[in-house]
Amino acid sequence: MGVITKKIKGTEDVLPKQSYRWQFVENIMREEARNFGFREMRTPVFEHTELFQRGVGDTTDVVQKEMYTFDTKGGESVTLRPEGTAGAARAVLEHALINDGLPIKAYYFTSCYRYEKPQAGRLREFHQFGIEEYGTSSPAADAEVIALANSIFKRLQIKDLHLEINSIGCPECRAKYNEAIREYFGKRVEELCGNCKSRLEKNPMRLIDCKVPSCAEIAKDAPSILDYLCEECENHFEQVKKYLEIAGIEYQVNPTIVRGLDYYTKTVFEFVSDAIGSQGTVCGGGRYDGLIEQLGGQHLPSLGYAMGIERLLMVMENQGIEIPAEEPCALYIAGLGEAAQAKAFELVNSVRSSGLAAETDVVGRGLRPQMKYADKIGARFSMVIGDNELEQNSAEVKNMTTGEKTPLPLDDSFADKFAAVQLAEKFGKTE
RNA sequence: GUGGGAUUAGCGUAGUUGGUUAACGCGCCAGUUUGUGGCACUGGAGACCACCGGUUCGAAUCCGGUAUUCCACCCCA
Repeated sequence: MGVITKKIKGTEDVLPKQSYRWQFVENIMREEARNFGFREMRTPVFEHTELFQRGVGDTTDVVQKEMYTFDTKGGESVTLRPEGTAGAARAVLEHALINDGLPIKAYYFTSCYRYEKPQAGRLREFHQFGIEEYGTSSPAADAEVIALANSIFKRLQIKDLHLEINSIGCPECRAKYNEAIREYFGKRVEELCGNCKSRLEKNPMRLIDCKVPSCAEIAKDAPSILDYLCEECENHFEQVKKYLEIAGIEYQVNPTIVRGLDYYTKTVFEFVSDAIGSQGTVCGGGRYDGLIEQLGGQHLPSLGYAMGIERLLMVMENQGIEIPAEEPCALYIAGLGEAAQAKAFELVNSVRSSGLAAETDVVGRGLRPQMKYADKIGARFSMVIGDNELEQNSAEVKNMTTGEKTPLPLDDSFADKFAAVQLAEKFGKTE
């Protein structure tokens, strides 16, 4: 197969027979978001490259080596969004949404792009559902946002997800903590893996969750961020935990959770599943009090998270969670001969206008293949029209599961009368 | 970016010391029934055996490279 019929590495097609799975989870996310007072926001797939450099952070892996960046014909550098928060924050600033009142509560569905090496649960184009809440520093907001994720997972019936939370403090606490880490590991540099040696400089907090056994051994007794939180941060974290308890949400404090994007402060959290391999984080986020300021706005404490839709679907698939199938076709009309086909076409359209799904042949097939098709698409009812029916101006609708037949007139009342027949069937009317 | 496994019709597979038209199941299209689906039977379409190159009289089969995919590291949703 040549390149033109081959999808790009790390991308996926969602085919007609599986799109209902996406729609199912998306609908639940929309409903729950609405219940929590969030409204949808849509922003462009690409933004000025500087937005991500500033927002996500120049030193992060995502910005340094994973962005799809290119120059436009006009000579400006644009980037396909690698995540959703920066664009949302930009829109909040650009449209001065702060004037609509606080907090600003928005959700989004986005496709995101990262040039990574694909593996289970990691794609180059992937989809996120995300939540953004701007203009609140209250711990209640942290808990609210987590509660929303929690109720989505509940409604999706996902099992064995655990919530891990941590606080990485404000920039002041973090600076002190990084210092402590450097000092602790600095004494044993020679024993660290190559990766950790460079982490010592670039991203000291990463040292504490290295999986190389020798490093993990050293990290075991390393100082914990939780001992370096300032009073305000510590108090905030305590309150978040309290609110989670009020909401009845179980969590584990995991001091090794470190977010890879620069904008995070204080609360960070992940919902993790062990059903889909090593990329088990199905939802990750936290607070980013400095982000809006970082982008040139005023101080506007904020928070949010993103869930990976592909990963969620994988978890559901692996856990055998059933997703309700789409409503099948209500009526298939088979036509025999040109005049009958035309009539079938007309009737099918009137049924559709009445709000029910109906189909007829558009391929030019014989009767038997048409009936097979009706069966294959799971049509609830079928009907055959030929010269006889046209003459009598009446035809029999057949219930495809019971075989029961009901005569209906082929006039203007057809759609209404058919609707009555299918309603009676749907609600189990016996007589 | 680093490592390991895989790659034969739309899907799932067979092809085990290299040898004529690459096999099977499901699916698809149609016929058996010239006006009725599911079952059954019959037939049909569909594969340059991932790609490129090498060894050989001869390669799906052996060797090398590339691509894609899966898994792990890294990182993250």
